[in-house]
Amino acid sequence: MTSLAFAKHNHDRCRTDAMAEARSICKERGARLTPVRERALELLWEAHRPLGAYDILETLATEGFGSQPPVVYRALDFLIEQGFVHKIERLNAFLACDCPADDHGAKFLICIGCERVAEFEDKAIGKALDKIAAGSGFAIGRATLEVEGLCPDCSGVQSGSGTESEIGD
Amino acid sequence: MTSLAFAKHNHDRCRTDAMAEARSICKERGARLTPVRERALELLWEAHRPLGAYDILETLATEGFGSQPPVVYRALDFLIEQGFVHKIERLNAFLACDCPADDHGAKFLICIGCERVAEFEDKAIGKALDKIAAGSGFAIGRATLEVEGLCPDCSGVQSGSGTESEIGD
DNA sequence: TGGTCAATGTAATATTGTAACGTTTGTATG
DNA sequence: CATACAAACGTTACAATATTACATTGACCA
Repeated sequence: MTSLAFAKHNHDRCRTDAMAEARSICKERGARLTPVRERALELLWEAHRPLGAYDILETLATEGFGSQPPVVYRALDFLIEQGFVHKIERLNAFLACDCPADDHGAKFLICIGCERVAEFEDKAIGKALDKIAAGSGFAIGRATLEVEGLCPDCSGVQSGSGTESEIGD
Repeated sequence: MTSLAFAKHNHDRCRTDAMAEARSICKERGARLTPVRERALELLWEAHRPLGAYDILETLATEGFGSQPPVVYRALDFLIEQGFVHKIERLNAFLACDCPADDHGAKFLICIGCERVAEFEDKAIGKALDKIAAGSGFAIGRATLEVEGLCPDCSGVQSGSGTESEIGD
């Protein structure tokens, strides 16, 4: 399942679908998707790219929600806990998740050309981690993989066309 | 799989070895391991665990170096660029690298029990990323993998069996 | 000897994130 | 309904992390 997000698609549709899914999941779980939380998630879907906490806060504040940092951080905590949003540590930013239904680690391709970010899934990496856990006695919780590079659209433009993966050897 | 850092070992030895290696690599490359840079790296090796930038700065300042944030951030930028240090995004902290000689992505096991961090290597993950690059047209640059969990010592301990076979550096 | 460029030092400020505490709201229960 | 309780919310204040801008120093070399 390779990086959908670098392909063209219908934002409007994926946003409304995602919001519906979030509501439905919350109902199932008995989790409360309150107005601030819902709006914060929606903002992330509208942007469809990573947003900083303070970006989200700014909009929330103009819409009648609280204007102080804890407002947005608490909403994000909830959304992350529910799996609707991931934090991209490298960017100090937050991105709505494509597939909140399955519990998964966050894996991203981050384009340093256009600053778009695509979430991806990869079974081989999951297996490799399981193997590490088994071999070392380390009990794995949450894992995040953040890969910086150039997306297909940008890798032609920039000079460095090399495809050396540094994470290997 | 080599998660050395969770095993007992001789800090003094790995620190002096690492410093010698750094000096030698810089000489080769014509890079200038100036006093601040060298001392910052040494502090990371003395700690042998992730340190915040301001932790390092505090010590540097007491030792006669500059006392303002850019002092430490510039030193860290250099050390990271040379591959001597990795940033652990999740912790906003910096850790000296075991094996600066080979250009590699940063992969960590982060114990949320004792807060120790081990860098590790894994070929399968590198291969998986190369595959993704090939399949998606994404040109991979730097990648970081940060795995949170519990180290053998903290995970409740059923480690009587032979998982502790590793000898430290 | 003077030019120049990297490295350093400092002040000021920006950005990101938390702690603490009181108020409101939803909900279950007598 | 009354009321007790916990979750969620809002705000103030502050902590932690990082950057911009600019002046100074020092090494190198034409």
